[in-house]
Amino acid sequence: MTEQLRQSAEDREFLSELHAQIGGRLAQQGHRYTSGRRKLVEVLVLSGQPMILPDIVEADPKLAQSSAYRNLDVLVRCGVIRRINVGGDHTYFELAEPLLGHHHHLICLSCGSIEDVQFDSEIEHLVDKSLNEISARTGFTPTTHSLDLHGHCADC
Amino acid sequence: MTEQLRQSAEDREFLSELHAQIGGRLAQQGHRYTSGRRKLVEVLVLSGQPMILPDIVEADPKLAQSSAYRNLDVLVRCGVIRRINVGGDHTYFELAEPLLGHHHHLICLSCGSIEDVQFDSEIEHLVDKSLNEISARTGFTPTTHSLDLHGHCADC
DNA sequence: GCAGGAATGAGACTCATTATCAATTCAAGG
DNA sequence: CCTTGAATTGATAATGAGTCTCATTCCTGC
Repeated sequence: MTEQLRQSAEDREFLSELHAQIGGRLAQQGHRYTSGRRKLVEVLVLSGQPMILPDIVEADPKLAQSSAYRNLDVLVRCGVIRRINVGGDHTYFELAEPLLGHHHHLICLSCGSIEDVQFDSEIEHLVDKSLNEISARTGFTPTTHSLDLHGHCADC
Repeated sequence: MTEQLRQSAEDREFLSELHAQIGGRLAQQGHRYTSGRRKLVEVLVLSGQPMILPDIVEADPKLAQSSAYRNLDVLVRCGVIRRINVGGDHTYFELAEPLLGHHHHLICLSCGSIEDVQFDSEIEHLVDKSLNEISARTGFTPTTHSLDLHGHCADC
């Protein structure tokens, strides 16, 4: 069995677990996990980075724009997908943290691309600790934090 | 001299220094520091927190919407004002970091308000250090970072 | 003062996103 | 394997934040 095939089998397993998990979440809220919604998830998984809507429908032209927007919204409300606002014309979408893990973004000011990065857990822990101090001090109750880098990617 | 008056005198001095600094920046790029632009800056200073455009023009109804948007853009391009995107309908504006100092945001998911907070310098230093490591590892050249808390403010 | 570029403001315009609605699909019973 | 009601779809219309246009006004240097 080649590395290529092994990888592909793992991917398939990952995808089907993901679909099962998402299907459950949707069912919980009285929604169906239709093929259009499944496609949205798959496009985002395959891309591996946040995407804007025009790129999503280009990646799978069977997706109708209005349905894509509507379904992204459903998936966002069910906690499956997350919106990212970086101030271009379009909103970015990616899998939500419960599915993709906690991570941060490298946002390129030249080409507008967004890449995911993980910080090591030591840093993440320190950040969490100081954020808790801030919360205690201000009465603010945090649910999550965002820590993004703005600059120029390796290609720009 | 009452505390009130002293405070007010300090504020006046702060404002006039700020105006001088901003005027210089604008002149450098061949722009004038007109009364409309001055008003925008003053509204933001007085507010003390990021504002969206409807609130800005409400705070000083002499400001025309189109001119306000245009001038905010000029001020952003000159590094005087910063845009903040948190994914409501509107973009938020605040004084840029060189004028306001490096800080972060408490973003309320209920009422949409944004409040500024400073982290202590130890944390800030740790964050910087880890961000530099990330940059070295990925080839990304950062110009700045944003670290914001999303949650619910003391009032909500 | 005056000439020429910069700035203004009212309104038209763009375009990402959302709402509408008739047609279609689906799941659960019977 | 029919039916029925609710969920979903997709084409299209509508919304609205932000931008552009352009005639007019304001500055600033000469």
